[in-house]
Amino acid sequence: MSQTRSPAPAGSSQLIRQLNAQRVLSCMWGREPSTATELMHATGLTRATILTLCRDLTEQGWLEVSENSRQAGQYTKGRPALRYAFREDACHVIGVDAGLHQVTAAVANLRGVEVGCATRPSNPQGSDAPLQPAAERRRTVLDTVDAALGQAGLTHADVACLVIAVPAPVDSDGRSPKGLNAFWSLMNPELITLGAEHGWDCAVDNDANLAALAELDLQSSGPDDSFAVILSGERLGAGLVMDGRLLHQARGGIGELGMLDLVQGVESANGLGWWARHLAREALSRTPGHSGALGQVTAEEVTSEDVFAAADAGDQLALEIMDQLADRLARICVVLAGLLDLDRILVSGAIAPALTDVAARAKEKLAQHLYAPWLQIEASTLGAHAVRRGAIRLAVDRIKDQALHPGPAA
Amino acid sequence: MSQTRSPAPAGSSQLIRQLNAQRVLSCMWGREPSTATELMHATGLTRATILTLCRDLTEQGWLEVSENSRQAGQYTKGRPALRYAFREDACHVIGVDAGLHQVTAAVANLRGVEVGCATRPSNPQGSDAPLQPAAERRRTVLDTVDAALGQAGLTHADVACLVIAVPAPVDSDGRSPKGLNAFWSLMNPELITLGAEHGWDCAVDNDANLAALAELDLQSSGPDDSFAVILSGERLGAGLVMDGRLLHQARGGIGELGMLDLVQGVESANGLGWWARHLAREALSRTPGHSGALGQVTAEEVTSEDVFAAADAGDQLALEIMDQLADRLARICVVLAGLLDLDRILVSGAIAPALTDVAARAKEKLAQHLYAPWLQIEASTLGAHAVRRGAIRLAVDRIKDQALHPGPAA
DNA sequence: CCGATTAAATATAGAGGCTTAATATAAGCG
DNA sequence: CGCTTATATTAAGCCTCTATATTTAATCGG
Repeated sequence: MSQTRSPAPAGSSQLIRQLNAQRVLSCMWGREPSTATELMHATGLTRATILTLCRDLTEQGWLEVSENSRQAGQYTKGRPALRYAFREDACHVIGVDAGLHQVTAAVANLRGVEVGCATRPSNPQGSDAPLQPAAERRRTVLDTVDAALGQAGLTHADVACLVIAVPAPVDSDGRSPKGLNAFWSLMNPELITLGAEHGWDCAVDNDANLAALAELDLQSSGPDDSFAVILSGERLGAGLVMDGRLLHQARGGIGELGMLDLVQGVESANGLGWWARHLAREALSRTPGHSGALGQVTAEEVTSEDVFAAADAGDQLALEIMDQLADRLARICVVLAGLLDLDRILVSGAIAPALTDVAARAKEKLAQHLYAPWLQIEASTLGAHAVRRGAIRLAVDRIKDQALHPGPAA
Repeated sequence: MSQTRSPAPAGSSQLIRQLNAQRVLSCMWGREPSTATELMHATGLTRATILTLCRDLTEQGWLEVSENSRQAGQYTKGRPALRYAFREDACHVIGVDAGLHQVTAAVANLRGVEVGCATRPSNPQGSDAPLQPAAERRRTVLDTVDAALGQAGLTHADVACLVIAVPAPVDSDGRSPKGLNAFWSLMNPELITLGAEHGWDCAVDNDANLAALAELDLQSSGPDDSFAVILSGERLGAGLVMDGRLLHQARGGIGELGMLDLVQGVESANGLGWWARHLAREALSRTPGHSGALGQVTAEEVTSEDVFAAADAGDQLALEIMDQLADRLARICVVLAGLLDLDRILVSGAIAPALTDVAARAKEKLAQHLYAPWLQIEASTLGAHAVRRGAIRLAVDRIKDQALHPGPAA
């Protein structure tokens, strides 16, 4: 009788080889070159094992021997050790921030360092102008990607993975809800299929989720911390990291903040940028002859940037608006941190740099509603780059996960 | 030079043995007896391997050979297969629901089946009476545990793990915040130390979290679903399961619902039982001569049970109150499901059986605030047992995790 | 009652992986 | 040039899994 066996052709002893190879590669990924002795301490494996693993990984294209064997070393006696270096250019990835008004694409190496970047306008700024049709938006994304590749001096064949961030919920297949909300479909017109054109691995995800991944990459605190990233431009979106893991659901609706309609003092999921403009317009039409810095613009033309600039200049009206923004933010933080017991909340997005004081003020106001002295509320230092950085991070992670199952592009 | 090695004494080849043993034990845990052939298909391992693993596990006390080798089998020809059975009585666990007013302890075998149960009153019902001091509450818990053991006919030595559920946030060390809230300290007066008295493994956790674990055990849907369990007696608490994993934080504050203060139409974290009583009292004092079923009790004496019974009897006043409860519940669900994109929300706790209609009504009202037709809102079938069942489940899980690292109590 | 059939358990051989320990190599140093 | 030092390589041994052959324990039919 034949012994039926599961489809695993690996003799189940090779599994441990895979496992150890993964451990070694993890130790070296994106790090400085290492000697076998260093890896022995890091992994607990023997020298003989480490060296064979490194040889294998070198053959597969993930590592290379760096010549400066002893220059970097701290010792001077004995036979110089081989130094294996992570090949950060074994292949490249592309991260795209496909925002409402502009698309930014960056090419990065496996360390996540950008080697090329390009931006193209997408939809016009006027809020009543029609949105780009699906085909046009797809072309915009591809054009931006090609421009970034050109700047990096790389070709399609050098790329292994493409990740696209969109301002819409995205399910686990990379699709956004259809019909329900035309905006979402137009933001993500089946972008997941773009990767197939060049044979790239491809993923699409929500912009706030990816911004959260980018913050996770910074390792500002321990690996177990939990935080939310609030992406706050015109609309609000949140990405949630719990215990160092990005929360994700099959439907992709996590972090949608429509429920803020029900929260007192917030009453909408409009972003802080939207509110800044809205409150300024309202205030300016109430007091037409405002003499401060904010009085330089008309109620119809005022933008959030005007408000932030006026607040910087000490304009009283603008400062009051900032205080109202802080109040809104504080209440949002109460909901998120109260329910999820977060360690910190980061405000991200293009307007983040202008919100440092608002975040600090929100932290003060928080105590009115919630006892959470440990909670940090801060403006992200990544600002407008957060989403794109997160896309790159996810792309690199995907390559890392795929490593050692097939070989790399080399 | 000596080859320094990590503290792993296992020759790194034994690791795969451990791994396979775990897989086999997982396949058998709490299940019907299996033959080697069945395990071969389940694990993908060879017969020879399976049999040696089963022998090992039998020696360690986790499995035993069941005699009915062929009776249960579907075949009648050939040599009869050995049948290995999971030893559900290799050791026992205790789950305790240490509620505000009463403490319930249950002894269960490794399948989670209760073999003994006992209940003791804890704090008096009057809301203004002083709470039990710490030492007294600790003694109550121990007494209840001993009573349950007695009923099961087991001794302290038969127990491997004790899990206690308390109505307070609990951090990863099993402690509740001190000082901040005297109630919490009195609910959880260092109960984590009780296990040490008999050398049992011990854990303390929040009651809503454990109720969520209990629901997870039921496997009502796939292993990847996400849901919240709302424990709703006097106060509200929630346990959150995302992607089949119970969310947990170092501080233990997850699922605290104090932030509902800010939600329109909810405005407090008081439970549905509290609101039923409160609304009834208010209504009865507004219309003193109410003629329906609810009119049988005075405004001062009315309880939530009275309201539920009157609603069942068709009392108009009670039905209006139920509708208000549904409205509150719907809004809570909007916040939880809107933010976390949940698949379902379960209302649990002792009053759950009375809330079937309220849950259904809440589901209808939900659509006013949130598009989520996939969301199920239901009353838990576990009702008053949910917390205790969850404690047992966690205890069994802990034993399962510890398995194969030390040997069992056998 | 005995042989044929069947399916499972056991025994044996082989391959792959890791560790250990011995051996070889590549420097620096006096 | 030989000694010292630290590393790389190699060979031996052990463990675990698979694969195949052999043995065992039952049913069934004559």
